[in-house]
Amino acid sequence: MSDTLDAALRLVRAQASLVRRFDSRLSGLHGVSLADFTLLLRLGEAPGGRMRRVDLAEALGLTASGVTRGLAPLERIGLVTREADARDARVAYASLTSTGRQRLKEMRATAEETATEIFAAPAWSTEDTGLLSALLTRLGGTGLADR
Amino acid sequence: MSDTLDAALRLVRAQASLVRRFDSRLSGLHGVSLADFTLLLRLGEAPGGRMRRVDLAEALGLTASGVTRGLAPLERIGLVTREADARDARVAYASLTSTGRQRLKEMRATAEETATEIFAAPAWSTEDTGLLSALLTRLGGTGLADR
DNA sequence: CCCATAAACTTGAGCACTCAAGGAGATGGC
DNA sequence: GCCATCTCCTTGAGTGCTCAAGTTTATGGG
Repeated sequence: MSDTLDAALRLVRAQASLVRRFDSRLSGLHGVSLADFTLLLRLGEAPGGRMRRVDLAEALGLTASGVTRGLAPLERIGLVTREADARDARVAYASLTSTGRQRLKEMRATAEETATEIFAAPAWSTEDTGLLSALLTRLGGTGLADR
Repeated sequence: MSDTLDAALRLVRAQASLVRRFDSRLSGLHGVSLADFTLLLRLGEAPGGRMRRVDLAEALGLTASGVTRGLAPLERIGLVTREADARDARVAYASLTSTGRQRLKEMRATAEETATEIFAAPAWSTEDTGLLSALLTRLGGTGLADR
């Protein structure tokens, strides 16, 4: 098998393993999936903890449809609310509630803890994870334009 | 954000992008998904092109259920057949048909081509992809035991 | 030989995403 | 000011996986 195909398939496998570990920890402690967490995390980085659904989709590499469906349960459990735009009646903002902001902080702690365990010494040095990160960045994955 | 969490999230993003590119090429040219292809590829590596479903699941990092569901359409289109074991009536082998073997060869060519494009120079040197591969291997992803 | 336990597989329900279609509102050319 | 076109978002249908439960067959201890 070509080395590049091998690398690609390894990447797929590694991700599946990684997602399972995060999902297990996050859902056990906070009742959310990794996908939920990344959504909340992105929202947390936005000014005012608030974004248009379209921009959220773009930022997460999802379709608008995926965002609508992902947001629904988070609204239901009160971590996010829907807000209207005064100027444009088409847009529906997703906005972190104060509960959401608090819970996100806790989730973030367990996510960082999990990541630290996964990339634990002695197998992983700081340089290694930095290198991996840099290589992965080169692989893109910003936007949906990879089809 | 911690560097390790950052690396983990980048990995997830990179994989999503990668899967989309493979899916698009493979389904366009051969009517199969990347998941279908990896299943067939694994089967192709087995002696006789034939494996027990349980072992296939283990090798792919899926549940037995996932394998059952993944094989169904491949049997339907004649790439794989179901074979019984003479000794143990519980087991149902999945076996590549000769059509399957032929088609797999073609799929493999386009998969390698796609991988080559993704890891194309000048951004990617041979050392880079080897390094990435090595780092990903360290991340495991063999088996389902990561939960 | 019989039964308890275990292994291989399938199936129903659920989840998280996709695409395609559609509704509602904004915008620009005329 | 109107209408074609575009944007934002939601919804129905479909896909590909999961877990939990169930069926069938094998195995080993008494």
